[in-house]
This record gives sequence, structure tokens and C-alpha cells, in this order.
Amino acid sequence: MKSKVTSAQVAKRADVSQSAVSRTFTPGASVAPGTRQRVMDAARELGYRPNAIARSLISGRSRMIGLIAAYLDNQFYPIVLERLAKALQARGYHTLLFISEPGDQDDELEKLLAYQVDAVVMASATLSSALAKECLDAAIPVVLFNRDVPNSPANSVTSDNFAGGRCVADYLIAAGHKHLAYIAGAEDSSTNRDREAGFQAGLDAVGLPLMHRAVGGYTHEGASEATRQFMAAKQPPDAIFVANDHMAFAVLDTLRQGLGVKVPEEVSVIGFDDVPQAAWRAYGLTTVAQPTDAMIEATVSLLFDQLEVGHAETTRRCLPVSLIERDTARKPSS
Amino acid sequence: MKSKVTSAQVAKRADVSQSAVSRTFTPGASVAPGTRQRVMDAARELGYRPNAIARSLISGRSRMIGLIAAYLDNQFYPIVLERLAKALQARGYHTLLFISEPGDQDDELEKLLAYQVDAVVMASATLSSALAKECLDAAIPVVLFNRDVPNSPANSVTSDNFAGGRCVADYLIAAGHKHLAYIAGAEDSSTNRDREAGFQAGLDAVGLPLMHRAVGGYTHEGASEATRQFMAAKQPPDAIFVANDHMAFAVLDTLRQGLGVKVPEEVSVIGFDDVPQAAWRAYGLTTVAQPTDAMIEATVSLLFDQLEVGHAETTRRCLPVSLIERDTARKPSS
DNA sequence: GGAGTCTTTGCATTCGTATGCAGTTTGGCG
DNA sequence: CGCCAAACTGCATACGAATGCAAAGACTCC
Repeated sequence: MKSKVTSAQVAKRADVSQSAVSRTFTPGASVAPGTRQRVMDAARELGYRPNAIARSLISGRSRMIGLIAAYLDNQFYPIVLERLAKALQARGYHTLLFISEPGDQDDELEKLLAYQVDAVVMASATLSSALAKECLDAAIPVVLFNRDVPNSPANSVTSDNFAGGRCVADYLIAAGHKHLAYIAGAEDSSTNRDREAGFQAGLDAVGLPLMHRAVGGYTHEGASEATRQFMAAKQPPDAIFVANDHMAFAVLDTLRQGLGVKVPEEVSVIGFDDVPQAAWRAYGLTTVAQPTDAMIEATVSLLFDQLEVGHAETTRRCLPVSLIERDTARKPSS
Repeated sequence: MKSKVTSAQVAKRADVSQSAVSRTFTPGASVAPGTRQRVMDAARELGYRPNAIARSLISGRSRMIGLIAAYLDNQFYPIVLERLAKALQARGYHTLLFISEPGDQDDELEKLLAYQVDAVVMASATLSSALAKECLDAAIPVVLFNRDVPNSPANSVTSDNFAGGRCVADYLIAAGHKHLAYIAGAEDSSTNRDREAGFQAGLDAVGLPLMHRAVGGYTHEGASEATRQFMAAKQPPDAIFVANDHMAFAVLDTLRQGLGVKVPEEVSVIGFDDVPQAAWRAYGLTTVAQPTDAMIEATVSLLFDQLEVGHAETTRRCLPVSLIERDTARKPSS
């Protein structure tokens, strides 16, 4: 069991001081080529690997980023998770993952801070103001991903949800739809709020009322239930805007397989996110695409601005979206 | 910026020694109620939070589990990730995430070990024997999730892929299919190997040949391409077994939307994994269900056996699978 | 009242690495 | 050859918390 090889042991073997070993493994430090070689040899022979924990302790930087997530069943998030983690790895940082349960967000964030993460990315859940303050006090940058809390000291990266919602309204109206419905995600999520507000603004612009509205809670079942409810009304909608793709799939299944309704002939359906499945032929979902890669890039660069440059003021990045026309919504004739 | 509050500062404020503060935050340590109270008060006033990094250094245990993953676009893995991370959190451990690129697995695992993780779960990629040895030397338990490397010193948790493959063969044969095809995942993955071997064994049992075979590489495109190829043959298959659901969706899309083939009337399709989408009505995929929760539970208990009990011999858990009958495969008449 | 037990406390040390400082060597250049 | 700068090296200390040890206090029990 050579489980614990320390720099001191390597130093002894290479017949140098522990400092020399440390310097060999510190990029940019001053070590003579010969010394470095001896140290490297000794290190390899003993199977030495610098202890990142000890390094963190002394340097005050753990090179770990805390990532808080939930709802990994919505495919948007796994993809973000994967790419974000990869982007961080490429820069020598790693991801400490926290899955937040509805109740214990504060508790979890507390533990996360105990691990001395250099920054926090929240890809789910909203930051309670108490916690935001704690992070601020601890000088730990926080980036809200795909959500936004006005008046909080946290940075955020979102796409233009309002514009996306507006765009959907315009598109449906241009296609001649009159009876519009909206299936909301979670009432308290900022994405839902903005998407809905944009959609509503589009209706208001032409004086059209929103005829149906239900809350799907970002779940498959909730969306399915909402759809059933809409279609049972004496005046069912002829177009449904769904707060995200994950729910839109359930809407499509319920309409087509459950109720035998033709899409888009009888009802148009538009989602939001443009997850890969939306492009799969069984769905062919017309949807609003979030610029996932750009959002991740923005997140990473924002993070590093704060971590390495020491940039301080809080920024809110809002990236443009685009409507992807596929087969679930009637196309405007023009 | 009270960013760095240490136990020493709390001690001074509470007028006790640093040891007392440490003991207050160490469950089971001996502290007088009054002292504990004073420490807690001081800690709250200063916003103290024990430094997990420092704790790890002295205790030799980081309470972090390294999780190596990839292919998060196959929904099976995000779900595993979420539940596994949650299960670990519940026991006071956290997940350090590593996304492995095809090339740099060894590099990444190297860095992961530098973080002094207490154990490693590999949910993707196979452990190179060099790394396996390193982990063994470092006395770090390794659990291979959903993959198995014979003759390696690593523990593994899998489902009975061979039995699953066999079961599919039996099912298709019982339904009267004669022209069978298989779409493989990655040739070198143990899941693919076992699923295929089981399937082949089923064919061998009745002397039926495998008429078509192609490698889909676990990708959507690969599976789609394979399907096209099969159907263009002069004797196309009447049943396709696909190495996982993620590819099976592509097969269905290609058959139905791309080629206008009726499923299951003209061709039966069976997948493997039973991801949530398989149950969605647009697909209604007949598939082999892996016992995800049981696999996770097994992984966690195996991990803790080694971490806290100190159990040493390597174990291989193999859990039973079950065929889920839905709408993409013709049912045997019996 | 005294001896023994148990609890509580502080001191000092430890974990493994990084780094300021001072000392030594080397090399360049006049 | 001599001097100064630059490169290299080792010593000692620091990071923040946990813990063995011994001392001191609190109690019990006879």
C-alpha cells in the first residue's frame, strides 16, 4: 500500500528538499532542469501525485465549482451539465455536484460552501436571499444559469425568454390561430414568468385573449393533464404554447395518441428549449431554441472573469433565441 | 468581507480554545452544554462554517466520491447520476463529477485521484488496467456501474445483460420472427458484449442465424444509418434488437417516418434500458428494463461496505432484468 | 473525607503542500 | 579576474481543523 506518497518522501528519494518537489509541480516555478528530472523520476517510481486538498488549503483556492441542479429528467439540463463540466475541466477546474431537493436547498448550499468551492453555478432552484448574502460575504461568485432573480447580487446567464414567448405569439397569430392556450412550468420560475409575459405581450398587441392556461409544473404528467383539460372544454384551443419541450412532448403524446387530435392540422404546439429530442422525427417539435453553447460559454467566461481577473460587479447576460420551425405548428402563409 | 472565519476566531470570541470549537462541530465529541452553546453563538455571529478542506487533510477522508461519466445524452445516465448523487448526499458524501472524453480517461482519473476522493464510480468508459492498479495501490474502492471488466480488481454493479439479450431472442422467436437483426453499441463495451451474446445464444438455441448486424456506437445517427442499411438489403429483417433505447428511438424514427415501415406489423423493434421516454406514447417501446434503483442501491451499499466497514474483497453484483411489453414488437400468441 | 471515575478542557502536534526569505551557485560582462 | 545579476535551493512557516495526552474539575461511593 503505497497509498500515501508525500512530497517529502519524493524529496528524500530525489535527495532534494520538499520545496524542490513542490516547485517541480508548480508551473512557472524556478527549478533547474536536472533537479526537475530527478524529482520527476523519483515521483514516478513512488507513484506520487500531488495532494489537491493540501494544495487548496494553502492556496485558498480549491479549483472546484459547485453546481446545483435538479430536474435532470428534462434533457436540457444533462446537456448543460455535461458541457459545462467539460468546459471547466478544460480550464483545470472541476465540478462538485449537488442535487437540490425542493426542501433543503439552503442546507445543501451550506455544505457546498463548506467545501470551499471557488464559485457556484445554480442551474436550478432560486437562490434564497439569505444564501445570496452569504455568498456575497464569502466573496464567492455566484452565477444563476437559465434563471434570474431581480435585485439579487448574483450574476445570471439566461436566454431572452421574453422575446421567445413574444415570438411564439406572433408566429401563431400570423398563422391565423385565434384560440390560444399556455401551459406554464413552475409558477415561481423566472423562465416561466418571462416566457409567459412575452407570450401575453404578443396577444395583447393584437387584442387577443389567452383562452386557456394551466400549470404543468415542468412535469410530463402535469402537461398531459393540462392538455386533457383544455381539450375537454367546450371551446378547445387551436394552438398551445408549452413552457418547455419536456412538457411539450407530453402534450403531443396526449393529443395524438391519447385524444386522436391531429397536429398541427387541428392544434398547433410550440415548445421551448430545443432539446435534441425535439428534432427527432417522432416529434418534430416546433420550438424556441436556447443558445446552449453560447450560454455555457458566457457562464464560463463570467466565472473566470470573477475568479481570475477579480472582476467584481454583477452582470446579467441575456442571449438571443430563435424559433425553429418544424412540424407541430401550422406555418404562417407569408 | 468576513470571507475567512476560522475556528480560532470563533474560539477567541467564545473565549475557549480552538479545540473546543472543533469538538463542538464534531459529532460525538465531549463538550459541556454551556461551552457548546457559547461556541455556537459565536459561530453564528461570525458566520463561521467548518472548512471541509482542512478537515479532509487531517482526517484523510474527503467525503467526496469521484464519478466518471460520459454520454449524458443517453437518458439512462442522467437519471443514474441524479439518484446516485442524491443517495450519496443523504449519507453525507458528495459527488465530484468528471466527464470523460474518449482520449483522456487516464488523465482525468489521475486528476480525480489528486482530489483525494474516497472512492470512484465509473459510469462510463472502462478502467484501464494501469489505472485499476493505481486505485488498488491507493486503496481507493472502485465501482464499475453498468459495466464489467473481467479479471479486474474493481467491483461492479450490472444488470443481467446476457439474460436480457436471451429473453429478447426468445420473445421474438416465440412471436414467429425469422429474420433477426442486431444493432450493436460500442464493440468494446461490456454491456454490448453481454447483450449480444445473450441474444445470439437465444438464436443458437433454435438454430436461427443472425441475418444482419451493424454497429451503432450508441449514437442516434449510427443507429439510423444501420437501420437504413438493413432495410435496403434484398432480405430485410422482420425484427431488430437494438443495444439500447437511445438507439432504438432512432431506429423507430427511421423506420416509421423515414422509410414508411409499419412497426410492429412489418418490423418489430426491441430496445434495452427502459428509460422514461420508452414509455412515452410516441414511441411505446418494447424494451428490457434495468432495475435502476436497485442498481444504485447496490452501488451505494457496496461503496459504504468498503468505505466505512473496510470490507475488502471485490464483489460483482448482477441484478435481474425484465422485459417490458409495449407496442413496438409483435406479441407471441400464447 | 478520601479515593477513584468520568467529563471537560487546553496544549501541542499533525495532515501535505506552497512560498517568502536568505543563502548559494552560476553566468555574463567589462 | 572581479563584480553584479539572475537562477536555483533549502529552511521555516503557514493554511485550518482534528486529536492524543495530561491536567483540572465534578461526582460518586464507601
